[in-house]
Amino acid sequence: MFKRVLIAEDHESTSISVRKTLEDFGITNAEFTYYCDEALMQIRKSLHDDQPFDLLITDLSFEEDHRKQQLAGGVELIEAVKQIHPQLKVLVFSAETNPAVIDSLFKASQINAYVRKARHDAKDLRKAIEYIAQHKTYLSESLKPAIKQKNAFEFSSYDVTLISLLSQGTMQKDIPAYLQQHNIKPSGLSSVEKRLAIMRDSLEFAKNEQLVAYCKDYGII
Amino acid sequence: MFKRVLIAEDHESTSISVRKTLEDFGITNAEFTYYCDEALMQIRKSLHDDQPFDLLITDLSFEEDHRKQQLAGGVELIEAVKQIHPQLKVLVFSAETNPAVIDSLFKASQINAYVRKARHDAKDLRKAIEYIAQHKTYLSESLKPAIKQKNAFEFSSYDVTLISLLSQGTMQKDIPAYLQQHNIKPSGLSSVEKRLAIMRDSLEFAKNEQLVAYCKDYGII
DNA sequence: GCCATTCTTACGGTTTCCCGTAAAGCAATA
DNA sequence: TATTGCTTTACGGGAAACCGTAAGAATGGC
Repeated sequence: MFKRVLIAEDHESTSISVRKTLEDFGITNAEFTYYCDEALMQIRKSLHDDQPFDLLITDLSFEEDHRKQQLAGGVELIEAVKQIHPQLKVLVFSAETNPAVIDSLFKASQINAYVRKARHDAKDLRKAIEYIAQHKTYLSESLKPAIKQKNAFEFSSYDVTLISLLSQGTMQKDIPAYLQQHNIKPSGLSSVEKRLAIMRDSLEFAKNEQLVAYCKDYGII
Repeated sequence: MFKRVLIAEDHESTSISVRKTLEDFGITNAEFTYYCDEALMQIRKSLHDDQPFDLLITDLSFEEDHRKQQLAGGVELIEAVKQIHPQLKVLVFSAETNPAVIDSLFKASQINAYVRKARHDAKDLRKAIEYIAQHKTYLSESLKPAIKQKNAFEFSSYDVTLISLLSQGTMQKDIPAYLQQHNIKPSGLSSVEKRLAIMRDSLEFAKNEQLVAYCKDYGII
């Protein structure tokens, strides 16, 4: 089992509960922090002291407060940590459900487990820790079907730009000007219209308002 | 201090942490459930057994799963509970930040405390429990400025209906038919257009897409 | 009952958006 | 260079949304 565990989680109540779960594994010395930057510092220090952590449990979204942070959230934290301590096992404990985001965590960020904050998340967390200890990866059961569901439209950064502009009140006829100003191609009005039509079609939507609602729901914009 | 406490919270990890906080007050027999319907049942039973609860700690949003529920969420639970047990103190523990929603909880639903899930929520929760025990109300510090801010526009249920329809892909020209079918007045297309124009104007928006994005952000739809 | 006020609806003109088609641009290949 | 295939743009007709105005219905006070 793990010897040194670090918890990066801004919600005190959740942090407490994670520590309690670790205690069930006999891990009573888990360290914790409410800030990403501090988490990175502690990991840096642990390497320097030659007593490296062997498990990081982190949330994805950290709320801003008076303390200015370099790292915006869990994803950035994981990226930074992987640079200095690639062997460290990472378990993400978050409410995020967007399959694209979770998929990228495993693929791009090379995390070892993802546990979704949900009804039986404490049991789930326990299971995930057991899996990681055996050098296996873990993904909450409830998400496995979602992650498979490849039919969800893959929004390119171009798509996200378009929908963001709409959600900010830019009129379609004014979008070409914006795109040219930002050197984004294609910039023709027809291309914009066509791209929006493709998005609507593939999601079987009738109106752009639906696209905006959908992207808000899934945190795409 | 409280003798019988019920926790309605669908996230196991959060529920565990709330129980731990209660233990700090010497409350070791707190009951808990992951479902709204079950919470109502337990309160009903406690009245029947003449051993009523004196504190309910509840979340607002409960995720759906295989178990079909009558009560959609915390608000509905509180409404139902107040019917059968008006003296029961209610503490809401949620991540919701929309001032309009929280305001209505205190005013319409007559709750006694609102604790926001955030960085120091465990301490916050402790403070709230102390306040309620002294028959005072409590609101997380971080929300007090927000709640004052009488946010820009008061969305009526009519407004919410319109924006929901748009976000679901209903075309404006088809909205009058829907409104008539559901006996919602006014139902004229002009009234719909006018109402949308008023919303856009008062929020200084140019497009309906912005309304949808705004309402999604603030959990209005 | 009558009038005044407000709310609701109907209607037309204008703008914006939608969508199909065709032309223009561009890159790779022979 | 010419050909081919793909992407991007231009254009135009038609649908939807927007907006002002005015007629009609409902409400409340006198």
